[in-house]
Amino acid sequence: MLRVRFAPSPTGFLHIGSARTFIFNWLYARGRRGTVILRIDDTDVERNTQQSLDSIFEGLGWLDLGWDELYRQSERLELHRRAAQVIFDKGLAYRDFTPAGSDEGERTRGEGAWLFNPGMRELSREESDRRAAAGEPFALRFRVPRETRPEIRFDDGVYGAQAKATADIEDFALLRSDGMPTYHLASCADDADLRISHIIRGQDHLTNTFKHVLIFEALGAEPPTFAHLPLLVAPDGTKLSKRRHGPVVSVTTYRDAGFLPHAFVNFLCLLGWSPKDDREQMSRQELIEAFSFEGINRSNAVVNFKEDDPFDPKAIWLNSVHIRALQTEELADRLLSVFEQAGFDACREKVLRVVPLIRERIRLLNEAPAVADFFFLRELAPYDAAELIPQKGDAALARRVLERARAVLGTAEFTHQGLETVLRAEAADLKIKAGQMFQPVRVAVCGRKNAPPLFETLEVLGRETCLERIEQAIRKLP
RNA sequence: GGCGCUAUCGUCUAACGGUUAGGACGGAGCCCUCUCAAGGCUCAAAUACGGGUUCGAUUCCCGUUAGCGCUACCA
Repeated sequence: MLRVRFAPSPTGFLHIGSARTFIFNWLYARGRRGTVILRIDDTDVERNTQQSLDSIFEGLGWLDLGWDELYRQSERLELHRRAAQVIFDKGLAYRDFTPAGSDEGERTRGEGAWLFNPGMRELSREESDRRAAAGEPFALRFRVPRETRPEIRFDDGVYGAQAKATADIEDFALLRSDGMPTYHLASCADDADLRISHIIRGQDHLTNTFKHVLIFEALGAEPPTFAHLPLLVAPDGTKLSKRRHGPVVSVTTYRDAGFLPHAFVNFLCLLGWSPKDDREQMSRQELIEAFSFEGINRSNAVVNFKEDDPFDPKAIWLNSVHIRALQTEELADRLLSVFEQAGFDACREKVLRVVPLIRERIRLLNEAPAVADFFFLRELAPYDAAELIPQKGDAALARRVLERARAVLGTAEFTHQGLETVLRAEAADLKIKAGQMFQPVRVAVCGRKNAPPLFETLEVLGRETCLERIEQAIRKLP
């Protein structure tokens, strides 16, 4: 039974690195009929916030992946304390009465003294019990078996065989002096209890894993399979953080900028993992089928953003590819709400007709209002009359072109074919290039030079609007 | 400082001893074309450094350098 978990701690918004970890867990499980568990690691009561929790669910919901089981560590404290008790009863942990936050001067003295607090490790059970009974606060520390075992090993799904000398592993805390479990204990106790079979997480936990193996063993549980992921870093090589890098590390920033969740997931997958066959654009199903630990890299991946350009160019490109691949109906549905937010009077009917004209002209959903405004606005945004003047022409030519267009559009069949035929005929008649004929009309009707192809645009706009705007344009001319 | 991990174009990556070191994004140019896109084609661009092993190293080993991570009663 394959079971994976994603265990964010609610101390900030959902980070894109965390999102990628979740995605890889999800992909691994979905491709192998496994179970995805979401566990909120909220044992650090000082730093947890409801706002952060909301942000995590918001981000996860947007990714559109889902999970099968949900737990909160704060509701499982009894389990953690029982686990601590089990380890203590086996003599594999000891009470450390050193006051929290103290300098622990003695620990810094001598070779390897940082590994543990000598006085406390050797405290007799009787004295330890007596001081505990007297109400003296203590932290519970794991007694790393340096005398009996030279090293701890495990096989990582990504990094291969790993070993670390017990002489280099410190006596880490299991319980804080307030009785709360530490991350190491809570995490392992839960992983064991929830029967997690594969732990897929960031590489920042690679060296912690030796401690975790020790805890699993102390609990009498078989350690799961571990697979560590290379980290996502900023262009300067440092790890992504809100303080240094701002909102670019937050998942909701991408949502708000108009990324498609499937494109965003696709992009994140390509950071630190490769299908190894040059595919870039991949559907969710393709990702599920292609994902395996073998494709995961071991070096950190840079998210290539800049201050003036907050998104990785490849993410934007991938988004445009996904936009173009979307069914017209689905893209229309998504853009409908974008247009509504922009204050446009848009209906699905109209958006459905506009989508084919703008789909390959937007990279982000949010670019649509700026590209398609003239389809929805009653009144065109003000533009410079000089724009109406065609290449190698003057205002007089613009006027002639527009007057001809006005005349001809009054009766022309409003279809691509019909419009093209009459407008080209007029250009020939005026002995000017087609482009010189089309540009004044385009600007008159769209309010700018750069716009979708003319005939389709006129068709969608309709005869009435076109004539009205051409009329206005003629009046603008000197 | 100690321990661990990593190192291919600017960026994401492919090549698991033998390739003109491949693809993509971004950049430059050309083509297509009613503008803008999209699309097609072309170009520039990389094996961190030094030693080995080998007939032959991007690939294996060692060292150097650099980066990252852990070294909390944070997670």
